[in-house]
Formats: sequence, C-alpha cells, structure tokens
Amino acid sequence: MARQPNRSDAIFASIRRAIIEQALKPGTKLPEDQIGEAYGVSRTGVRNALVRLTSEGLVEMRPNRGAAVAQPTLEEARDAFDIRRFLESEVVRRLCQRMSKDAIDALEAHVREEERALRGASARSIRLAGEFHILMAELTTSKTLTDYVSRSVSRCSLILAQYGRPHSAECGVDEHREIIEALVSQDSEKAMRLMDDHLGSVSARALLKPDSPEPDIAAILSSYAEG
Amino acid sequence: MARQPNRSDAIFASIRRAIIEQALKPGTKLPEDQIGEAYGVSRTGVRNALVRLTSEGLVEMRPNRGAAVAQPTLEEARDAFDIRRFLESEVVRRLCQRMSKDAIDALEAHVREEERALRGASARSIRLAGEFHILMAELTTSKTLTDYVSRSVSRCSLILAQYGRPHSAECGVDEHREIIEALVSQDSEKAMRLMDDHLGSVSARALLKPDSPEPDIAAILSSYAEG
DNA sequence: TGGGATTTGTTCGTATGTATT
DNA sequence: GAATACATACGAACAAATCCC
Repeated sequence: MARQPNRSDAIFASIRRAIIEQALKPGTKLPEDQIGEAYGVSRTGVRNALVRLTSEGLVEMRPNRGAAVAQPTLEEARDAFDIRRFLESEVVRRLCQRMSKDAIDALEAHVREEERALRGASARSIRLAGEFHILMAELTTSKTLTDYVSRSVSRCSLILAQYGRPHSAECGVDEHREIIEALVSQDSEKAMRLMDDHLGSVSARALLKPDSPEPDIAAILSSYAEG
Repeated sequence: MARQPNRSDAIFASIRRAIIEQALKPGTKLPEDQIGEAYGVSRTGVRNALVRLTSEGLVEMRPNRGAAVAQPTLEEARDAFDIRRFLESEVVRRLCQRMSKDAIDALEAHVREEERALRGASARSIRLAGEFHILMAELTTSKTLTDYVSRSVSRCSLILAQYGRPHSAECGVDEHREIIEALVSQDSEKAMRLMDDHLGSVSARALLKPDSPEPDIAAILSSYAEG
C-alpha cells in the first residue's frame, strides 16, 4: 500500500522541477488549459498542483487572473536568502553533533553524482546542487526543518533563475566537499562558516549583479525623452 | 482592487480557525460533501482549501481516503516545537535590533486585547495567543520568516489540541508582557531567553504530561486481562 | 469473501470576471 | 466607453476506489 502517487503529485513535481531547472522562467503564464493538455488531464488536477506550488512560493495565483511563475522582488529575494542561511546554519550545527557513517556516505555519494552531472545537462546539475542542501536537512531527521529548508531551496532556485546568470555553475561542488569535510571532523564553527560563505557567495552572484535586476521603465523612458 | 478574497480563501480560513480554536479535534474526518454543504458551496472550493491546509500541516489527505485533521505523532510534536523555538528566537533577536514606536504600540494593543479575551470565550483567547507570535514575526518585515513562524504556530496550536489540556490558558499573557518589556529595553539576551522559556513551558505543558499522550492500547488491555 | 453504500477522483458545461480592441 | 475574446471560478454528473456490513 505504498501510497501511490496521486495524479496531481506528478503534475506538481513536474512543474516544480521545470521551474527549478529554469525551463519555466519567472513570469511565464501557466494557463490551466494548456498545462492540462500537456499532461493529458483535465484542469482540476492542474489546479491542485498550482495551489501547492503557490504555497511553496514558486507560483503566484491572482484571483480571476490565473497563475504564473512567481517573480520575487529584489527585497523578497534578499529575504529568502537571509532566512535560508539562517536555517541551514542550524542544519549544519545539528549535523555536527553526531554524524553517522550512513550520513557521510549519503552526502559523499551525492557529491559524486553532482560531479558527474557537471559534464552533462546543466538542468540536472542545477537540480542536484539544490538537492544536496535538502539532503543535509533530511539527515537532521527533523521533518519541520527539512520542510522549511526545502521550500527555501526551491524559492532560491527560482530567484537564481530570475536574477542570476543563466549558465552559472550555481553551487560549487568543491564547496560542498569542504562542508562535508568539516562535518566529518565535527568542527561546528568551521562548518557553519563554510555553509554561510557558500550561500553568501551564491546569493551575491545572484543579487548583486548590476545587469538590470528589475527593468526600471521610468528610468529607461526618461533617457529616451531627452533624445 | 484590493484582491477580493476568493471563495476557497474563506473556507480555508474558516477551517483553519476551527482547528486552531480546537473546535475541530485531531483525527476528525473532513468529508468534502459535508463541508461543502456547511458552507453552501460545491466540493471544488472545498478541495482547494483542503489542499492548502494540508500544505500547512493542519490536515492530512490520503489518496482515495479523504482528508482529516492531522494527528502529529509525539516525535513530530517535539520537532515542531523545537523548530518554532529556533525560529522565534531569531524573531526576537531581529526585533531587538530596532523597535519602532509603532511596533511597540501594536504589540501592547494586542496584549490588551488578549487580556480582555481572557474573560470571554476560550476559543478566542487561544487564537489571540497564537496571533501574538505571528504579529511579532510580521514586525520583523521578513515575509519568509513570518510565513514559517505562522506555519509553526498553527501546527503547535494543533498539537496543543491533541496533547495539551483542553482548558489550559495556553499562553500566559503576563509572559507576553515581559517579552515586550525586554524588547523595548532592547535587551536581546533577556528577550531571547524569555521567549525560549515561554515556548518551553508551553510545549512542556503539552508534551510532558503523564496523562495518556498516546493511548497505549496494549497496556490498557493487559491490565484488563488480569481482572 | 462479496455486495452495497459512501466518498473521492475526474471530466465537462456554464457563468463570471478580466483584458483587449 | 462598449463590445468581444479569453481564462478562471463554480457546480453538476459520472466513474472508480474504499469502507462496512
């Protein structure tokens, strides 16, 4: 009776992956009809999936105006990364308390997979980078923490799609390796610092870019007004 | 155009309140038909509300078996409170950095309302106690933090309904007052400690109670077997 | 084990609201 | 400003699965 995945589960997971892998860009409209047609189902299941995606912060639904891939403001983006760093520092702190052999093996296996993916499709690479952080959260065995970290990682992936460079490696595999090393040696201070630096550099790459994070229409037009 | 609340929004909020105010107890089945009839609407809107409630952790939906008010295990309950304490210590820390006059006013006004509610219906009192914590989170102006705290508070309210005493005052208004005081004096250490103690006592009241947190059927029956 | 009642999963038709010309 | 086109919101009915006797 292994809870067979529901139909909306599949749609939810699929759209979520598409957003995280940057196939669906922020702002893209998500009409229920088209999606339903794409998956060969009716609009009902699509709606449920969209509702769940909205609660994850990946989709924005406006009454009577439909759903679209979310477009976090720059302020929301900074906020999301702030909280993510806060949450993941706790993850690292907890993991340092006691790292099991299995946990170490799982993390190292994941990093190896990340490394292999570097030579393949970038979409897969992007996804795996995020899943490394989710795996760490899961290893704390705290469901709540895992839930919040997972949401944060998803949201930050979306933010990278909106503000980051499309082809960035996004998450250095080497940095992941260093974090594991610190965890294994149970150096809590170092591990937390490494994680914070790691996320800091990811967010900096995304948010401090000078290239038009938010097209300021007024500014653009004013420069044309003088011409 | 102040985004008029959707129909499912109303249902969502209503059921959420009913759960938080302990009118709907953990384990209560939530048949779509009955709920729809109660609100005078069809099952469609009800489903959306249930999906959202599920993602908040207040409701559990099992495929083909319907929805019911969630029943967190004792382990999940401890976990939820742990993370909540972690999150709210950050809320307090941030608020201590800079408390505006408006923020102080808002908090004090809320506490006064809580005090008034003490003499009224206990349901309202329970809800207000939780909303005090959500208000604090909002005052940090971090949407993400507010979202997670709000989820945590909801979940913990559900846990209190399941494991706590039904008539407990639940959240001491006095303790809320003390926290505000510490915030006003910007005593970060003290405020964080007070908040942690506050939540600790709430969770202890709920989770360390010796009276049948989880009815151990085997134990009960074995005592009868000897009679 | 089996059958009937109940509930969910899904689809489709209609109405309402929004955006566009 | 009005009318048209389009997408969503809502509701009713059918099909499938589960539960209970």
